[in-house]
Amino acid sequence: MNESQLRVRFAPSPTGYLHVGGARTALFNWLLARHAGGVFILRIEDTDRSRSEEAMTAAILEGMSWLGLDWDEGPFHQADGLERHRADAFRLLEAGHAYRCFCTPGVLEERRAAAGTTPDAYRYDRHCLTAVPAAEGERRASAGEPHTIRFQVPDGRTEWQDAVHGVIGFDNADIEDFIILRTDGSPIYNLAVVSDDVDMRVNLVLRGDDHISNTPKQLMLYRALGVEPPRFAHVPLILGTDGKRLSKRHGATAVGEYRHQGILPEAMTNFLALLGWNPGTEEEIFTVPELVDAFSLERINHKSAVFDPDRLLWLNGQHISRTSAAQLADGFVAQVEAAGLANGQELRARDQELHTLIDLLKPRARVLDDLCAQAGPYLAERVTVDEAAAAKHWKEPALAAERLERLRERLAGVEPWDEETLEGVLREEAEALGVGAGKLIHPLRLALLGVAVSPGIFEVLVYFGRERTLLRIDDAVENLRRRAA
RNA sequence: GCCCCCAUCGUCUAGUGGCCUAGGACAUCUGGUUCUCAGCCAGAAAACCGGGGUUCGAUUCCCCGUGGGGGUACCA
Repeated sequence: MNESQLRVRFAPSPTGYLHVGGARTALFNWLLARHAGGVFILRIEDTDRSRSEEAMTAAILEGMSWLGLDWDEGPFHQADGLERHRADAFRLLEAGHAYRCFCTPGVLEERRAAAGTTPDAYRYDRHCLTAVPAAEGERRASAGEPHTIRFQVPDGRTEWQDAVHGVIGFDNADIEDFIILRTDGSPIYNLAVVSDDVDMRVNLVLRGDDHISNTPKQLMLYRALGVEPPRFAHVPLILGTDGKRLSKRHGATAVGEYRHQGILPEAMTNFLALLGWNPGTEEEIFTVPELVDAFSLERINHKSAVFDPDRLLWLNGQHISRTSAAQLADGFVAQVEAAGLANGQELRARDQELHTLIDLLKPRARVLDDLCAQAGPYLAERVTVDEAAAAKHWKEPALAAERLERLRERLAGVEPWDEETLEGVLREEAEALGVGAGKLIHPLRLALLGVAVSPGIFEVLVYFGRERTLLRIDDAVENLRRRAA
């Protein structure tokens, strides 16, 4: 066992989904662990049992798995450490670092109100520290009187060298004697975290900036417990486009939602990694292994970052175009099948054709759904003509039919059936007709796909192959004849 | 109120005293490629929050404002 080995953890509370902010914290921890050959621990913070739900943690694990963030130890449940948390609290009590407090919530509330300031300005007045000697506290406690245990904040100042911010310090006078054990005997977050991090030998705590003000409390706990504290690294929060803390009203905040929007996990990790961190080079597109290699604590920013969905979409498009058709095929087939556009079995059987289709659609896709959304005309047995497009490109049905028939004759015999040859033939034909190539291409596109927008027509011809091309032209000619009549 | 963190184009950011006429990317706009759309290529517009210091010289260091964010619970 190497004691200098990096041990980090991600400790979400079971909220029922993995928030993008949490996902980024998890990613940073994971990246650090993988980069350094360390250990990544997953722990669910469920000390507040009233809010805990086993089912809620499932969504978090699912989100992490989707992102590819695998953990080496855990998932542990903070609630399982209850006895240890309590034991630590009593150690502090016996050592004189904590005391029993018999002030009830009601009394506290009154004092808060009586203080005459805003409720937040109130600090616990240490009533029980002075009014209830330890011996009396023990007696009342064993008599069953309800009480909490408070940590006695020492005088002085608490500072630490934060790995991203540098030195951060608090005057202890600004921190009240906080409760570590509730009336029901359960531990408060700050105690449980310290107790667990000690137990799990975590030596670097990387978490959001919102935990900065918890750090001095935790540091004091470490010291009172006589344990060497870990290093701390606080990463800036993620904000919405309006500069406010990212929340539901900004749109999707759960990684699961992005998954369903057709975002690739690699794009998501790339995006999240670049939110608050940068490699110092001008590279923007990173695979996960590249991130593991390049990531470092030193290059994490101090400033909170705005979550920009446009940038995510762009990155996703980049990742889609870098992903092979073979890798995209499973997801694509599943979507297409779910949409009722084709039989997955048959599609897979002609995998060459399937891959060609995906490659055709890829450059036009920013999210995975774009692939399926465009696929209809290629997979359908018969062409459904978009009337708006017909109004434009089949304006004179008789003429269009005539031209398509001529073209059909040429295509029937052209050899080889490749883009270059096909383009040559079509352009010759247009010239012979004395019209621009577009006058042939647009009606042909309509014949093949029924829509006015598609990849380059010659790529489409190659995808369909001669037989299906001729069939579709025949159908179109028939359609046009009806329109002409 | 008090404490803490932060401050470069609309957004993500580079920049650690002179190389900055402040660089890249997203988004926006304009051209080009072309059979449409997307893409791609080229270009444009766009920023150092304000005031004091320190210094020969500040985007960069210090202080004060201002602004934003976080915290201030028997939540995590």
